[in-house]
Amino acid sequence: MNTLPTMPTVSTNETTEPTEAAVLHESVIGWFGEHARDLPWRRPEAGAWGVMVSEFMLQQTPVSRVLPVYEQWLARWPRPADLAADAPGEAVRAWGRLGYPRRALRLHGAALAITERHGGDVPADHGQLLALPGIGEYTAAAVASFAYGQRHAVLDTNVRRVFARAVSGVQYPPTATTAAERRLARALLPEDEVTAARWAAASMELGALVCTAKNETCGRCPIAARCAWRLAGKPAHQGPARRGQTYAGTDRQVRGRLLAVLRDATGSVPQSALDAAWHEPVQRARALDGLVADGLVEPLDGGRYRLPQS
DNA sequence: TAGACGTGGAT
DNA sequence: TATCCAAGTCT
Repeated sequence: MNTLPTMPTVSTNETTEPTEAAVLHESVIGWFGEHARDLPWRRPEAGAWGVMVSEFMLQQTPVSRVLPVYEQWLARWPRPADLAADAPGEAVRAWGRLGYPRRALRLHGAALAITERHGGDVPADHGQLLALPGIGEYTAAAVASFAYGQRHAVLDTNVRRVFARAVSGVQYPPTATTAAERRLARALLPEDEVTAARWAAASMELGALVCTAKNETCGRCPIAARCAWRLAGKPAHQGPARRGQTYAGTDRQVRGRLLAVLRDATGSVPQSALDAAWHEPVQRARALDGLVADGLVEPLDGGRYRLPQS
């Protein structure tokens, strides 16, 4: 990440030529106007709470799977205080099979904090958002930008990939977000607040729909003509193929099995019900301990277990 | 700063 | 069938 696009701050002509960055903004935002998906959390009636709920659910999770859960969630808990008034276990249950159920717990915790500290309204301040459980750098910027129209660098995996290709000329961004990427994202942020918020949503959508991880469709890309990666002949990613970790047989799978038993039960379940969910006793016990430590499972007297009541 | 943390559809 | 991938956060 070193090749910033040329962005002359002063035009050499009498007539002001648009800067390279401005052309980028106009192209991507224009494309967004034509091709943006109509998603429920983008509608005005979603409000900041709707945006926030969607951001929690969309962490590492495809839109198609979030859609139905999102609708049910907002219908049941239309405001943060509604969720805060319910047991955390109900949030875990309603989370269903979205995955990473700790997100449900954190969303419940965030609703509690919003109710107690912010009068029931999702805070607009980036720092206050960041202080809520389950909200990191990305989500804080996303909520501030999408819900409140503020000017923030919203750097998710989609935007990172778009920048890696269009600006840096490589197929994929680094494994972990670097300082250089953050600098670039800030440098490319439109000055105007309204435009910046539009740019954030538009650049993300471009990565999600066109500049995808695999089978990218440059023919539909509004900035293909100036994409460094495409211009370089789309060289393949250099270096070791990161990632791996098969899922079958991991503690994660066991945790998922155990939690599924509890989600599907009405009240508490006996130890024997959990024992039936996984054959290997040592790993099963370790997974259960982890769930209890995480607050996802509540142990009761007599060897019974349930989703957390408080 | 790696690694843990779910799940299911696509290739 | 195996691997990759999907709007990250936390420790």
